[in-house]
Amino acid sequence: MSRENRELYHHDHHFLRDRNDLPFHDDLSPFFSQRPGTGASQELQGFFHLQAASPYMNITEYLHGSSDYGLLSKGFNTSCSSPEMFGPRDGGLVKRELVVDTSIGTNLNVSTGGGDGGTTPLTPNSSVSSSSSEAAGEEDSGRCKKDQLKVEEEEKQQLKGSEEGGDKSKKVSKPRKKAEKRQRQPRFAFMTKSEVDHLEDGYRWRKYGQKAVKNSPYPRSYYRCTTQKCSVKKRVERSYQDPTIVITTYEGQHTHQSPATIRGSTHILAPPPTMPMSFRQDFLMHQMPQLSASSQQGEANPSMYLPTLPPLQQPQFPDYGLLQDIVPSFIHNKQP
DNA sequence: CGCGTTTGACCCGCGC
DNA sequence: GCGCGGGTCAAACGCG
Repeated sequence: MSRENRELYHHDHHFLRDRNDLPFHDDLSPFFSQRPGTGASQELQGFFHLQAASPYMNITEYLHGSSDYGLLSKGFNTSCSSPEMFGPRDGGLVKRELVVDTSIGTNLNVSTGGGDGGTTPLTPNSSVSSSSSEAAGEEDSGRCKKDQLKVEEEEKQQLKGSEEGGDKSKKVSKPRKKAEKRQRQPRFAFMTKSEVDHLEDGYRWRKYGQKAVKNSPYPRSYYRCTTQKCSVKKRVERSYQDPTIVITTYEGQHTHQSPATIRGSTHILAPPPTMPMSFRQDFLMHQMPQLSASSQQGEANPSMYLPTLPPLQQPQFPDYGLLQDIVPSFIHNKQP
Protein backbone atom coordinates (compact mmCIF):
# COMPACT_ATOMS: atom_id res chain seq x y z
CA MET A 1 0.00 0.00 0.00
CA SER A 2 1.39 3.30 -0.93
CA ARG A 3 1.82 6.15 1.41
CA GLU A 4 -0.89 7.99 -0.32
CA ASN A 5 -3.29 5.18 0.19
CA ARG A 6 -2.38 4.98 3.77
CA GLU A 7 -3.30 8.55 4.22
CA LEU A 8 -6.54 7.98 2.52
CA TYR A 9 -7.18 5.12 4.80
CA HIS A 10 -6.89 7.34 7.77
CA HIS A 11 -9.06 9.86 6.18
CA ASP A 12 -11.67 7.23 5.59
CA HIS A 13 -11.52 6.16 9.13
CA HIS A 14 -12.20 9.60 10.32
CA PHE A 15 -15.00 9.85 7.97
CA LEU A 16 -16.79 6.92 9.44
CA ARG A 17 -16.11 7.80 12.97
CA ASP A 18 -16.69 11.46 12.93
CA ARG A 19 -19.23 12.18 10.34
CA ASN A 20 -22.76 12.02 11.45
CA ASP A 21 -23.99 13.60 8.34
CA LEU A 22 -23.61 10.83 5.94
CA PRO A 23 -24.50 12.24 2.61
CA PHE A 24 -27.57 11.08 0.87
CA HIS A 25 -29.39 12.32 -2.04
CA ASP A 26 -32.88 13.44 -1.79
CA ASP A 27 -34.12 10.55 -3.73
CA LEU A 28 -32.08 8.03 -1.89
CA SER A 29 -32.59 9.18 1.59
CA PRO A 30 -36.13 7.91 1.77
CA PHE A 31 -34.80 4.46 1.07
CA PHE A 32 -32.57 4.59 4.01
CA SER A 33 -34.66 6.45 6.44
CA GLN A 34 -38.35 6.40 6.33
CA ARG A 35 -39.30 7.09 9.82
CA PRO A 36 -42.59 8.81 9.88
CA GLY A 37 -42.61 12.13 11.56
CA THR A 38 -39.01 12.93 11.03
CA GLY A 39 -38.19 16.12 9.33
CA ALA A 40 -36.12 16.42 6.25
CA SER A 41 -33.25 17.60 8.29
CA GLN A 42 -33.22 14.30 10.04
CA GLU A 43 -32.92 12.21 6.97
CA LEU A 44 -29.27 11.77 7.36
CA GLN A 45 -29.41 11.22 11.00
CA GLY A 46 -31.99 8.61 10.39
CA PHE A 47 -29.62 6.38 8.60
CA PHE A 48 -26.99 6.75 11.17
CA HIS A 49 -29.45 6.22 13.87
CA LEU A 50 -30.36 2.97 12.31
CA GLN A 51 -26.86 1.80 12.12
CA ALA A 52 -26.35 2.44 15.73
CA ALA A 53 -29.69 1.38 16.98
CA SER A 54 -29.96 -1.82 15.06
CA PRO A 55 -26.74 -3.53 15.83
CA TYR A 56 -28.23 -6.91 15.30
CA MET A 57 -29.87 -6.14 12.09
CA ASN A 58 -27.11 -6.79 9.69
CA ILE A 59 -27.05 -8.43 6.39
CA THR A 60 -25.19 -11.42 7.64
CA GLU A 61 -27.94 -12.37 9.96
CA TYR A 62 -30.36 -12.35 7.17
CA LEU A 63 -28.10 -14.36 5.07
CA HIS A 64 -27.79 -16.82 7.84
CA GLY A 65 -31.07 -16.72 9.57
CA SER A 66 -33.58 -16.22 6.89
CA SER A 67 -34.69 -18.81 4.54
CA ASP A 68 -37.22 -16.66 2.86
CA TYR A 69 -37.18 -13.43 1.03
CA GLY A 70 -39.63 -11.86 3.35
CA LEU A 71 -37.30 -11.85 6.22
CA LEU A 72 -34.50 -10.88 3.99
CA SER A 73 -36.58 -8.09 2.75
CA LYS A 74 -37.29 -7.03 6.25
CA GLY A 75 -33.70 -6.99 7.04
CA PHE A 76 -32.85 -5.08 3.99
CA ASN A 77 -35.49 -2.60 4.69
CA THR A 78 -34.01 -2.06 8.03
CA SER A 79 -30.82 -0.97 6.43
CA CYS A 80 -27.65 -2.86 6.67
CA SER A 81 -24.19 -1.72 7.03
CA SER A 82 -21.29 -3.46 5.64
CA PRO A 83 -17.86 -3.46 7.02
CA GLU A 84 -15.21 -1.13 6.06
CA MET A 85 -13.34 -2.55 3.21
CA PHE A 86 -10.19 -1.01 2.09
CA GLY A 87 -7.90 -1.82 -0.64
CA PRO A 88 -6.28 -0.37 -3.65
CA ARG A 89 -8.24 -0.79 -6.76
CA ASP A 90 -8.15 0.98 -10.03
CA GLY A 91 -5.61 3.24 -8.54
CA GLY A 92 -8.16 4.44 -6.08
CA LEU A 93 -9.37 3.56 -2.70
CA VAL A 94 -12.66 1.96 -2.11
CA LYS A 95 -14.64 1.78 1.02
CA ARG A 96 -18.15 0.65 1.22
CA GLU A 97 -21.27 1.29 3.11
CA LEU A 98 -23.98 -1.06 2.29
CA VAL A 99 -27.51 0.08 2.28
CA VAL A 100 -30.32 -1.95 0.96
CA ASP A 101 -33.57 -0.75 -0.27
CA THR A 102 -36.34 -3.05 -1.17
CA SER A 103 -39.10 -0.76 -0.24
CA ILE A 104 -39.90 0.03 -3.79
CA GLY A 105 -39.78 -3.40 -5.18
CA THR A 106 -42.21 -6.13 -4.55
CA ASN A 107 -40.19 -9.06 -5.65
CA LEU A 108 -38.65 -9.71 -2.35
CA ASN A 109 -41.87 -10.05 -0.56
CA VAL A 110 -42.31 -13.57 -1.59
CA SER A 111 -44.52 -15.63 0.63
CA THR A 112 -43.01 -15.00 3.95
CA GLY A 113 -43.14 -17.56 6.64
CA GLY A 114 -45.20 -15.47 8.99
CA GLY A 115 -46.97 -13.66 6.28
CA ASP A 116 -45.57 -10.44 7.56
CA GLY A 117 -43.33 -9.81 4.66
CA GLY A 118 -44.13 -6.27 3.93
CA THR A 119 -46.67 -5.38 6.49
CA THR A 120 -45.29 -6.05 9.88
CA PRO A 121 -43.99 -3.01 11.57
CA LEU A 122 -40.54 -3.54 12.81
CA THR A 123 -38.88 -2.07 15.76
CA PRO A 124 -39.23 1.62 16.29
CA ASN A 125 -35.62 1.90 15.38
CA SER A 126 -36.04 0.42 12.04
CA SER A 127 -36.56 2.46 8.97
CA VAL A 128 -38.94 0.12 7.36
CA SER A 129 -41.64 1.60 5.34
CA SER A 130 -43.86 -1.35 5.54
CA SER A 131 -46.55 0.16 3.49
CA SER A 132 -44.41 0.97 0.54
CA SER A 133 -44.23 -2.55 -0.70
CA GLU A 134 -47.93 -2.91 -0.55
CA ALA A 135 -48.43 0.43 -2.08
CA ALA A 136 -46.10 -0.48 -4.84
CA GLY A 137 -48.13 -3.54 -5.53
CA GLU A 138 -51.35 -1.69 -5.68
CA GLU A 139 -49.81 0.98 -7.71
CA ASP A 140 -48.51 -1.52 -10.13
CA SER A 141 -51.76 -3.25 -10.64
CA GLY A 142 -53.37 0.07 -11.10
CA ARG A 143 -50.83 1.27 -13.52
CA CYS A 144 -50.90 -1.86 -15.53
CA LYS A 145 -54.39 -1.22 -16.68
CA LYS A 146 -53.57 2.37 -17.36
CA ASP A 147 -50.56 1.49 -19.36
CA GLN A 148 -52.35 -1.07 -21.33
CA LEU A 149 -54.92 1.46 -22.26
CA LYS A 150 -52.23 3.90 -23.15
CA VAL A 151 -50.53 1.43 -25.36
CA GLU A 152 -53.70 0.62 -27.14
CA GLU A 153 -54.38 4.26 -27.60
CA GLU A 154 -50.93 4.86 -28.92
CA GLU A 155 -51.25 2.06 -31.35
CA LYS A 156 -54.44 3.56 -32.61
CA GLN A 157 -52.85 6.93 -32.93
CA GLN A 158 -49.94 5.42 -34.67
CA LEU A 159 -52.20 3.86 -37.19
CA LYS A 160 -53.95 7.16 -37.61
CA GLY A 161 -50.71 8.94 -38.00
CA SER A 162 -49.41 6.60 -40.60
CA GLU A 163 -52.63 6.87 -42.46
CA GLU A 164 -52.48 10.61 -42.38
CA GLY A 165 -48.86 10.49 -43.25
CA GLY A 166 -48.01 12.91 -40.49
CA ASP A 167 -44.66 12.85 -38.81
CA LYS A 168 -44.70 15.63 -36.35
CA SER A 169 -41.36 14.98 -34.91
CA LYS A 170 -38.20 13.80 -36.48
CA LYS A 171 -36.78 12.61 -33.24
CA VAL A 172 -39.55 10.32 -32.24
CA SER A 173 -40.03 8.65 -35.51
CA LYS A 174 -40.37 5.36 -33.76
CA PRO A 175 -42.87 5.28 -31.00
CA ARG A 176 -41.41 3.71 -27.97
CA LYS A 177 -42.50 0.32 -27.01
CA LYS A 178 -44.53 0.55 -23.93
CA ALA A 179 -46.27 -2.74 -24.06
CA GLU A 180 -44.49 -3.67 -20.92
CA LYS A 181 -45.04 -1.44 -18.04
CA ARG A 182 -42.06 -0.07 -16.32
CA GLN A 183 -41.95 -2.25 -13.29
CA ARG A 184 -40.11 -1.37 -10.19
CA GLN A 185 -37.56 -3.94 -9.24
CA PRO A 186 -36.07 -4.36 -5.84
CA ARG A 187 -33.35 -1.87 -5.31
CA PHE A 188 -30.12 -2.36 -3.60
CA ALA A 189 -27.96 0.60 -2.87
CA PHE A 190 -24.35 0.89 -1.91
CA MET A 191 -22.46 3.82 -0.66
CA THR A 192 -18.92 3.55 -1.73
CA LYS A 193 -16.00 5.68 -0.89
CA SER A 194 -14.22 5.66 -4.12
CA GLU A 195 -12.35 7.84 -6.48
CA VAL A 196 -13.87 6.19 -9.47
CA ASP A 197 -17.48 6.54 -10.36
CA HIS A 198 -18.14 3.32 -12.08
CA LEU A 199 -16.90 0.49 -9.95
CA GLU A 200 -16.07 -2.92 -11.20
CA ASP A 201 -18.49 -5.46 -9.88
CA GLY A 202 -17.91 -8.34 -12.18
CA TYR A 203 -20.66 -7.53 -14.59
CA ARG A 204 -20.57 -5.69 -17.83
CA TRP A 205 -22.56 -2.52 -17.93
CA ARG A 206 -23.58 -0.26 -20.69
CA LYS A 207 -24.28 3.33 -19.94
CA TYR A 208 -27.57 4.42 -21.35
CA GLY A 209 -28.09 7.77 -19.82
CA GLN A 210 -26.86 10.53 -17.67
CA LYS A 211 -28.81 13.17 -15.89
CA ALA A 212 -27.94 16.15 -13.88
CA VAL A 213 -29.02 15.71 -10.32
CA LYS A 214 -30.93 18.48 -8.72
CA ASN A 215 -28.98 20.30 -6.05
CA SER A 216 -25.89 18.43 -7.00
CA PRO A 217 -23.03 19.33 -9.28
CA TYR A 218 -22.52 15.68 -10.00
CA PRO A 219 -24.50 13.89 -12.65
CA ARG A 220 -26.20 10.58 -12.20
CA SER A 221 -25.31 7.86 -14.63
CA TYR A 222 -27.58 5.05 -15.69
CA TYR A 223 -26.20 1.67 -16.57
CA ARG A 224 -27.76 -1.48 -17.85
CA CYS A 225 -26.37 -4.95 -17.80
CA THR A 226 -25.15 -5.74 -21.27
CA THR A 227 -26.14 -9.36 -21.07
CA GLN A 228 -29.09 -10.12 -23.26
CA LYS A 229 -32.37 -10.58 -21.46
CA CYS A 230 -30.86 -9.31 -18.28
CA SER A 231 -32.68 -6.21 -17.23
CA VAL A 232 -30.60 -5.27 -14.26
CA LYS A 233 -29.90 -1.61 -14.03
CA LYS A 234 -27.78 0.48 -11.85
CA ARG A 235 -27.52 4.12 -11.10
CA VAL A 236 -24.32 5.69 -10.09
CA GLU A 237 -24.08 9.07 -8.56
CA ARG A 238 -21.72 10.96 -6.43
CA SER A 239 -22.87 12.42 -3.20
CA TYR A 240 -23.05 16.14 -3.37
CA GLN A 241 -22.22 16.41 0.28
CA ASP A 242 -19.18 14.26 0.10
CA PRO A 243 -17.84 13.90 -3.41
CA THR A 244 -15.73 10.99 -2.34
CA ILE A 245 -18.85 8.95 -1.80
CA VAL A 246 -20.31 7.12 -4.73
CA ILE A 247 -23.85 5.89 -4.40
CA THR A 248 -24.60 2.89 -6.53
CA THR A 249 -28.13 1.66 -6.74
CA TYR A 250 -28.90 -1.68 -8.31
CA GLU A 251 -32.29 -2.52 -9.60
CA GLY A 252 -33.40 -5.97 -10.62
CA GLN A 253 -31.80 -9.33 -10.57
CA HIS A 254 -29.27 -10.74 -12.92
CA THR A 255 -30.50 -13.66 -14.92
CA HIS A 256 -27.03 -14.95 -15.38
CA GLN A 257 -23.76 -15.39 -13.65
CA SER A 258 -21.31 -12.64 -13.61
CA PRO A 259 -18.42 -13.01 -16.00
CA ALA A 260 -16.09 -12.86 -13.06
CA THR A 261 -17.96 -15.60 -11.28
CA ILE A 262 -17.86 -17.82 -14.27
CA ARG A 263 -14.14 -17.54 -14.32
CA GLY A 264 -13.95 -19.44 -11.10
CA SER A 265 -14.20 -17.21 -8.11
CA THR A 266 -17.42 -18.63 -6.78
CA HIS A 267 -15.77 -21.24 -4.69
CA ILE A 268 -14.15 -18.55 -2.69
CA LEU A 269 -17.26 -16.70 -1.82
CA ALA A 270 -20.34 -18.70 -2.33
CA PRO A 271 -23.24 -16.58 -1.33
CA PRO A 272 -26.16 -18.19 0.40
CA PRO A 273 -28.82 -19.48 -1.87
CA THR A 274 -31.42 -17.56 -0.01
CA MET A 275 -30.19 -14.29 -1.28
CA PRO A 276 -31.59 -13.21 -4.59
CA MET A 277 -29.11 -13.94 -7.27
CA SER A 278 -28.27 -10.43 -8.21
CA PHE A 279 -28.09 -9.35 -4.63
CA ARG A 280 -25.80 -12.17 -3.78
CA GLN A 281 -23.51 -11.52 -6.63
CA ASP A 282 -23.61 -7.81 -6.51
CA PHE A 283 -23.22 -7.76 -2.82
CA LEU A 284 -20.26 -10.03 -2.86
CA MET A 285 -18.76 -8.29 -5.76
CA HIS A 286 -19.06 -5.11 -3.88
CA GLN A 287 -17.54 -6.58 -0.84
CA MET A 288 -14.71 -7.90 -2.91
CA PRO A 289 -14.06 -5.33 -5.53
CA GLN A 290 -10.45 -6.24 -5.68
CA LEU A 291 -11.24 -9.85 -6.03
CA SER A 292 -13.81 -9.39 -8.70
CA ALA A 293 -11.65 -6.99 -10.57
CA SER A 294 -8.60 -9.12 -10.38
CA SER A 295 -10.36 -12.32 -11.14
CA GLN A 296 -11.80 -10.66 -14.12
CA GLN A 297 -8.35 -10.01 -15.29
CA GLY A 298 -7.39 -13.54 -14.59
CA GLU A 299 -5.11 -12.73 -11.74
CA ALA A 300 -7.14 -13.49 -8.70
CA ASN A 301 -5.21 -12.83 -5.61
CA PRO A 302 -7.14 -12.85 -2.39
CA SER A 303 -4.17 -11.58 -0.54
CA MET A 304 -4.82 -8.30 -2.15
CA TYR A 305 -7.59 -7.66 0.28
CA LEU A 306 -6.93 -10.05 3.10
CA PRO A 307 -4.20 -7.98 4.66
CA THR A 308 -6.62 -5.15 5.02
CA LEU A 309 -8.48 -7.07 7.64
CA PRO A 310 -7.39 -7.68 11.17
CA PRO A 311 -6.20 -11.24 11.68
CA LEU A 312 -9.32 -12.28 13.49
CA GLN A 313 -11.46 -11.03 10.73
CA GLN A 314 -9.71 -12.77 7.98
CA PRO A 315 -12.14 -15.00 6.26
CA GLN A 316 -12.23 -18.58 7.29
CA PHE A 317 -14.79 -19.37 4.71
CA PRO A 318 -15.72 -21.16 2.22
CA ASP A 319 -18.98 -19.38 2.14
CA TYR A 320 -19.69 -15.88 3.17
CA GLY A 321 -17.68 -15.96 6.32
CA LEU A 322 -16.13 -12.72 5.44
CA LEU A 323 -19.39 -10.92 5.69
CA GLN A 324 -20.12 -12.64 8.90
CA ASP A 325 -16.87 -11.52 10.33
CA ILE A 326 -16.83 -8.05 9.05
CA VAL A 327 -20.25 -6.78 9.70
CA PRO A 328 -20.12 -7.11 13.44
CA SER A 329 -16.74 -5.52 13.50
CA PHE A 330 -18.11 -2.59 11.70
CA ILE A 331 -21.00 -2.35 14.03
CA HIS A 332 -18.76 -2.63 17.02
CA ASN A 333 -16.95 0.36 15.75
CA LYS A 334 -20.20 2.17 15.94
CA GLN A 335 -20.85 1.21 19.49
CA PRO A 336 -20.01 3.85 22.02
C1' DC B 1 -17.14 -3.15 -37.54
C1' DG B 2 -18.75 -3.89 -33.02
C1' DC B 3 -19.28 -2.09 -28.72
C1' DG B 4 -19.62 1.51 -25.44
C1' DT B 5 -20.36 6.52 -24.37
C1' DT B 6 -22.45 11.00 -25.00
C1' DT B 7 -26.24 13.83 -25.21
C1' DG B 8 -30.52 16.06 -26.39
C1' DA B 9 -35.19 14.93 -26.59
C1' DC B 10 -38.97 12.50 -25.04
C1' DC B 11 -41.91 9.92 -21.63
C1' DC B 12 -44.07 9.63 -17.35
C1' DG B 13 -45.40 10.28 -12.61
C1' DC B 14 -46.29 13.50 -9.24
C1' DG B 15 -47.21 17.73 -6.79
C1' DC B 16 -49.26 22.13 -6.97
C1' DG C 1 -53.67 21.51 -16.57
C1' DC C 2 -49.06 22.62 -16.03
C1' DG C 3 -44.40 22.38 -14.71
C1' DC C 4 -40.75 19.82 -12.75
C1' DG C 5 -37.69 16.15 -12.22
C1' DG C 6 -36.40 11.36 -12.77
C1' DG C 7 -35.83 7.90 -16.08
C1' DT C 8 -35.22 6.24 -20.84
C1' DC C 9 -34.43 6.28 -25.78
C1' DA C 10 -31.70 6.46 -29.73
C1' DA C 11 -28.79 8.92 -33.06
C1' DA C 12 -24.26 10.41 -33.32
C1' DC C 13 -19.84 9.75 -32.13
C1' DG C 14 -15.43 7.63 -30.39
C1' DC C 15 -12.40 3.94 -29.78
C1' DG C 16 -9.95 -0.40 -30.26
